[in-house]
Amino acid sequence: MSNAMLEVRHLRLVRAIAEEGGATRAASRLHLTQSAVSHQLAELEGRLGVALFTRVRRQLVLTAAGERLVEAARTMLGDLARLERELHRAGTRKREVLRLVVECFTSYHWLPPIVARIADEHPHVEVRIVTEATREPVAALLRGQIELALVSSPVRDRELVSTPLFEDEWTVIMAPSHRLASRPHVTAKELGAETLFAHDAPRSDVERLRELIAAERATMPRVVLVPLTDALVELVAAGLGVAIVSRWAIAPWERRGEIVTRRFTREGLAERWSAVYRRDAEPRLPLARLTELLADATFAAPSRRKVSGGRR
DNA sequence: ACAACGCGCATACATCACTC
DNA sequence: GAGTGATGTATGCGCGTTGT
Repeated sequence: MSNAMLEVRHLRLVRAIAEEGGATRAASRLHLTQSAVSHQLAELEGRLGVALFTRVRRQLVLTAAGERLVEAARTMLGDLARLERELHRAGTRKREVLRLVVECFTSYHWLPPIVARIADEHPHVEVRIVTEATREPVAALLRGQIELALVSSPVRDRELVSTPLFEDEWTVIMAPSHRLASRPHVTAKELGAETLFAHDAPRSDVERLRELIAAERATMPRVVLVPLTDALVELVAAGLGVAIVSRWAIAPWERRGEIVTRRFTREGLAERWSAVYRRDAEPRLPLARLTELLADATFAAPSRRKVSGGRR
């Protein structure tokens, strides 16, 4: 079958006989019978045309050729074992997966470059975005469905650790030609006369807004729910209404001048984004590095700044 | 279907330790 | 020194697996 004279099994055989001091013990080490070992050895010596052992008394004693072969067998088998471990390690490490979710309905325009960087710097980690968990990132974390969540709402849970990423702003967006675009900020009263597009999400932006407007004793605008950020922004850009969203989520449209952002109320609505993971299952990926990349990616956009400090 | 292969079983043969 | 049992290697033969 094999036209090679010397095979790996022969290396193991000769080494085992030499180290065990006989064919019988070598056989038990190799999980063979003495007969099989003897056959194999005879066959090998026949193929090579040289005696590897001399049969002196009831013993198998290495010849010079045998010594040479055992020495080579040790280094080769050692190399093989090392290679196997290395390949196995590489094979299993490849399967390290970091499942990630972001608590907003953005088009994730900022994420691909970061994922590419991580893949480049940490080839053993595969970052996977789990969009299904967007609506309930904390629940998904606690259920072990994801390893990392990027959230803007505060997280208070004993089992979770939250690392601040950057400050953002909950901001009113509108078409550049919109009548409110000339104002430095938008008041609750002014908003009441508008059509407001909002995400169709359980973490209800609408509820938060309702509270804010009630506090100002203003009327609630007409709300139209939209499932996707892209659609929502396009509706706003077309001048059909306004929306209140996390500013970094709509950065590309703002940069292209398709929409403008205005502060809601004189003080504005600050929002802090954090990376959250389970206390008992910190992602194997260097989280600090991911945080750094995220902060850098968002830092480039206006009115956003890194949050200094570590975990809370 | 056939051939090659690797193995195990049974056994032959060799040597050693021990006893008488 | 002969006899005996334990221990070790060598080999003929047949079987199951595998590749063609």
